[in-house]
Amino acid sequence: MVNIACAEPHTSDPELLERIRAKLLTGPVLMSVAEVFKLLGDPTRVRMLDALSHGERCVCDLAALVVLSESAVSHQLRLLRTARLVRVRRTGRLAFYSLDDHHVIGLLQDTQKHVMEPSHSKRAYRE
Amino acid sequence: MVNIACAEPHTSDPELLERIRAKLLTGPVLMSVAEVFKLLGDPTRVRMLDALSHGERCVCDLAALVVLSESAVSHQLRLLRTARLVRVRRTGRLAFYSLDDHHVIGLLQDTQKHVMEPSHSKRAYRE
DNA sequence: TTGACATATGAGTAGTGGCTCATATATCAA
DNA sequence: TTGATATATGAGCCACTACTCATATGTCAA
Repeated sequence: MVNIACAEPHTSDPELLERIRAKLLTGPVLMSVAEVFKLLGDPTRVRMLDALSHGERCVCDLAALVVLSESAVSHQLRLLRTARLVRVRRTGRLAFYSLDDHHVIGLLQDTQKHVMEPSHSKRAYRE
Repeated sequence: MVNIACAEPHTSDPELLERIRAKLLTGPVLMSVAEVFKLLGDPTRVRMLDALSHGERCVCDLAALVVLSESAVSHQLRLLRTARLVRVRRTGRLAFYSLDDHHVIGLLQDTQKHVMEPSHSKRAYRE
């Protein structure tokens, strides 16, 4: 057990660090930002949101689209609903889900473009 | 155990679903997109990347900025390095990390703006 | 060389996450 | 009402994750 040094940062100006720290994301905003990204950080949910970008779908069709059980889809929809990324419209026994936050589609498209850039081809996304 | 219905989607035109499915993200691109978001889906890493957006930092200073042990920071840096979101420059016993993928800062800023919009104030980010 | 330091990393652990299964609720048709 | 259907959800399971602790590696100063 070592590593007790560096308590006093030495490499840079402590005041510079203090100025930077003052600018960093903190509190609820930080948590919300991370929360949105966490929801986008799962292939199943990415596929669900991707599917919903083509229009509203009932749970049944959505499950067929992403090839997953309706139960699993329903569980994920609850998370997305709680975070207000999707919304429900109920008619009879059907529940039609649609995007409630179209901003996330922008994020998905941006990142998709970025990930498909040639500079990324050396990267991890091999089969 | 029920829910064996819906195998044949009935609500919509099956051909429509097929056409949509053909457009959905799949395979390595899907996985890479989710991977990037997963890395952004943690408050600690968001803070680290946020800090690095102000310039390169050694592990020691970075740990001081995000108020975390150097070991924890080093572990997280390895993940970010593997995904090529950050890069290292070593001089002597110091390791200076900097952003390797400035695109993620755009994502962070976009999402931060979005999360701070009034339409979001009814949302989850309470203390 | 020796010891202090900066960083990296394996092992271990507590907590989380995404699924399945079973079941509950609600709607519709007969 | 009864049974079939569409969705929602709690419980439980396994995999994963973010940390701590201990240790390893490499650098610098004395």
